[in-house]
Amino acid sequence: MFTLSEENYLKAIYHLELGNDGGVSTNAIAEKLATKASSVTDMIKKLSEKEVVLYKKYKGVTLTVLGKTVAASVVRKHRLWEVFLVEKLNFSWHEVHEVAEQLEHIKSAKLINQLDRFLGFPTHDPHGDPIPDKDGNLKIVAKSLLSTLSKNESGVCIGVDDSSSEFLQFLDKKGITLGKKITILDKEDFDDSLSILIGDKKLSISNKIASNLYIRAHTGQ
Amino acid sequence: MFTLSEENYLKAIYHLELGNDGGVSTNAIAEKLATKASSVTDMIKKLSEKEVVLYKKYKGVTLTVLGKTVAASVVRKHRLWEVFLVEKLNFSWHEVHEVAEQLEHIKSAKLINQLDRFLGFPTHDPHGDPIPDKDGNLKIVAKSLLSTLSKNESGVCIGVDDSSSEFLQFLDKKGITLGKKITILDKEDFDDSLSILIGDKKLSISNKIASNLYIRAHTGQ
DNA sequence: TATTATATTTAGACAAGTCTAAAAATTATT
DNA sequence: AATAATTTTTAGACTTGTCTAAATATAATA
Repeated sequence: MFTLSEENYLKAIYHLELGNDGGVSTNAIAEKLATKASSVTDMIKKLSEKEVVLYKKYKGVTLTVLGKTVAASVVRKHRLWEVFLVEKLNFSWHEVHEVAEQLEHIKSAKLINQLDRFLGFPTHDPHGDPIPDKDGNLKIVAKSLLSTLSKNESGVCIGVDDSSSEFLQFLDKKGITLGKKITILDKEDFDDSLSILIGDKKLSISNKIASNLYIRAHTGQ
Repeated sequence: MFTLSEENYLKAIYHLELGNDGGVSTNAIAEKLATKASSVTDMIKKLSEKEVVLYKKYKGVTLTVLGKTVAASVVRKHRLWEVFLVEKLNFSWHEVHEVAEQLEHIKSAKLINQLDRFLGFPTHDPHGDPIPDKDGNLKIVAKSLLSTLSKNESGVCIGVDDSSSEFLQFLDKKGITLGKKITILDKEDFDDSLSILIGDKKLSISNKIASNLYIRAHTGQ
């Protein structure tokens, strides 16, 4: 069994590994968890003893198969709870993270299996991130950043890269939600801003915004 | 804000106060929380500093108004989650306590208010215990132990005193559930066992069982 | 390669919550 | 009322997870 703190470290390493291949650095973990490098070293030793990470001094850290399973289960719980909050309790997508951070640590296999069923076995959370299955596997859907599409290309908005509350509330204000079709009407060379068509509305968005929106791309039309 | 441990102490004192009037003893708290008296003394000092309990050395402890509010909110969360688990996730009433012990510590006003609405503002948990409202008040329904009814009296089963998993599973086996009408057919002087009619079934139950079942009594019939 | 900069680890300290064992206060009993 | 039994508190220790500051290792640069 793992403590709340151990679970948070495993989750952080899990997310960092998805970005980097190879070992995750002490400092990267410290930054992600808003803690100090020395604390990370301490915890890594404990996790190494518990055989959920591989650790060589000064060489960074990697999850073992067991570690990956534990981390994926925490992520699974986090994302299922997020779906619950949005679908059943009328939370907005920018309100769910904080609460899910707490709920993800509740220990009960039956709870999470029944929750999964109750929600209709969802595959993605409210931000478009995939929900790991019981075995920790996740279906990766091919996706591109909106900023990589060319003029006249279009696709369906299926996720966000930055899921900060601020960004999500900005999207709400602009009427940009998951599932909507977006078409690039024009690209501005000067600042890489985009003119897009979303639903029946024309919008101008900065490159920063476009670099945080994922599109299931399908060329043409 | 209160820690998990502080919340558990407040809840324990809250429950103990409902039984006893007057101060709650250190040992009583220790027993309820399966901890040592010395630990209780330590924690009581902390709670006293935080002004949620009144404490005089060797004289036991009482909740302040603030303390009662905090405790009631934890109990409210516990019981709402129990309803959720039974009504929405198909848990049996004997399976919910453990999980609710964890869920009761999740901090989010919106979560609990929305959960309350989602469940249709229930007034009682799956064991028949009242759910405190937002202000910590609870509606006490007059109830009697089944063992206090006389021959030919009847009433509706509305709660259990002992809500241990073993007892609840025993009731399941016998088909005794909340909401069912029970009539005393006969009382045995020798061992105080009862012959009862529940639904259309005749059962013989021991006095121990009858002393753990609550009835909303209405004489006659 | 020598030196500087950065990253990581170690050593020692601290707070929260718990424990054991001993001391002190209260309550019960003769 | 004196003594015994029980309850409660204190003192000191331990674990978990964290921190700061110093030491060491690795990487970058001249």
